[in-house]
Amino acid sequence: MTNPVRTRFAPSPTGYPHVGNIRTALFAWLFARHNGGSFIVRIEDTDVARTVEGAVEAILDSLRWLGLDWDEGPEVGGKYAPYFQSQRLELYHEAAQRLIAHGDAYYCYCSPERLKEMREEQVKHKQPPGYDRCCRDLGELEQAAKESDGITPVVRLKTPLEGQTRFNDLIWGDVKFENSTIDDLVLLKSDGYPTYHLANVVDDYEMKISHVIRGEEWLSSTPRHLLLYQALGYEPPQFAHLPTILGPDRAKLSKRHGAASVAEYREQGYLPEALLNFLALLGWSLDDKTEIFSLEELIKNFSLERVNKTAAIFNQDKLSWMNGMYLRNLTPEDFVQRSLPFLESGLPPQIKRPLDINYLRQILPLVQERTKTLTEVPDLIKFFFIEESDYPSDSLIGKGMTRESAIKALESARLKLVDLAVFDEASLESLLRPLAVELELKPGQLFGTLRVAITGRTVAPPLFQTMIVLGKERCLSRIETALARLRKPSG
RNA sequence: GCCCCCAUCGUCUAGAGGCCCAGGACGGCACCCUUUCACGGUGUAGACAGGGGUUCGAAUCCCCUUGGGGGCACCA
Repeated sequence: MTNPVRTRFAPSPTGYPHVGNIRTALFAWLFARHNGGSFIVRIEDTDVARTVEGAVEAILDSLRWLGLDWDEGPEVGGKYAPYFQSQRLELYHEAAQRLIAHGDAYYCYCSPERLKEMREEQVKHKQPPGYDRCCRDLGELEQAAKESDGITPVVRLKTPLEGQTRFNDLIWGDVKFENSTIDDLVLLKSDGYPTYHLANVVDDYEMKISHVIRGEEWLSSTPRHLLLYQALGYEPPQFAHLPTILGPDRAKLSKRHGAASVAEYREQGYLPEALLNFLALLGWSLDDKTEIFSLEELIKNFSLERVNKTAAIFNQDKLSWMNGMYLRNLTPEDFVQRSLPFLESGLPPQIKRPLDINYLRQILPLVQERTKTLTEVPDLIKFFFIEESDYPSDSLIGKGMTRESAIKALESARLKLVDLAVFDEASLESLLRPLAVELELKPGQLFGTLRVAITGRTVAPPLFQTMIVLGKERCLSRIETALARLRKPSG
């Protein structure tokens, strides 16, 4: 009786997906792929009031960007369509009716106000808050009276008053709860929509989900779900609850922690493969040393047995390091292609668009190993397009140098460069290094002055390569600009 | 308040009784490479929350304390 592995990602469109949600999606996806099973996306849009416009698209976009493809779900359909819960309401009503008919559920006429007061009262008396089962044993006459008052009831599960519910979580092991601590949860709301609990159980059953992989926040409602499976006569799936991802303040990661949404990481210049790799390591590990995994390796090695139970703090520094690793491993052409959108939007508008791709192909290899995120690229290469002469002219004067020696250095360099026939690295090397000796400067001093003159910065890619890409004319003109600035005493 | 759960360097983690005076990675620091920065290399500081057991032997098993997380909605 080896059922095919079927996992699902069941987001609710109440906001944009953040890395915590996506980590859950990733693990469910990896588990399905590892076992040759199916990955299903199901939209849990049962909270009409909280639904956010565009959230479904944002969720799907994030999944697509990361390459987490789904076998069934929105846009692709599938055998168990539809994959939006708002389109499956009959199913939930049917289930609720069946439960009522069997005496496993009942109508509750309590008003939200009464429930609220009740809860406040309970908290005040240091009692655990929970429904007091006021309507659990209403007679037909009482029900009829309430109906005629025009109250639309909700449906609640008749939770067993005693006994315990236990299950074996694939990650947490044996978990058990006293039924007496579980109150009668609402299954069907008065607006006709099901609660998460009902919809989730019905759909996971209907869609033949074999493994429910979800966040730890669901662990304590799992017994309720199990009770529901039981009452409905369904064979429950296996459960695996993933540890929480925390923000730097140790609270559950949320919007408050800055860039928590996947879209924002994308905008910040992180590569999907880096984010995926990083996320995979939040709660899972292969061994004591492997850190960088391709998607294939991840699929091949992933297992729930190696998922741990401790909540993890999202460590952006490490993500950035990892992103740098991935960036450096890109082919030069790939790096160009990935940088392009960031350059189009990040480079100053006065630079002609579309950007000269061949020029970029010369420039970008010079900064590839120096970037951690793609958003840094425009600033790193801006000077290749624009002469930035707003640097402090003192920065032309290196350590142990004077204004005069800097002028002399630039002047001599300019003279030598003018006559240089071949403008390549070897020529520059054999021209400028001896020049330093001649000027009684350390190579670093001469190169530093030239670097500022040519790039406008003290930190830049290697000087000779930069000069070659810029070309002789632009180098000479920038040196002249620098000389002019040095000669003007105002600085 | 009640229920459930967790606990190794600042952070992510390896460790399933002796291989551990605890290994790797990010970050920190130092040095090397070097025309700046970065990359790379080398080294270094840095943890088994505390207390009791069990055992010849405990980071690993049990109990308590402490700390932390999650849940307790007509939200998911």
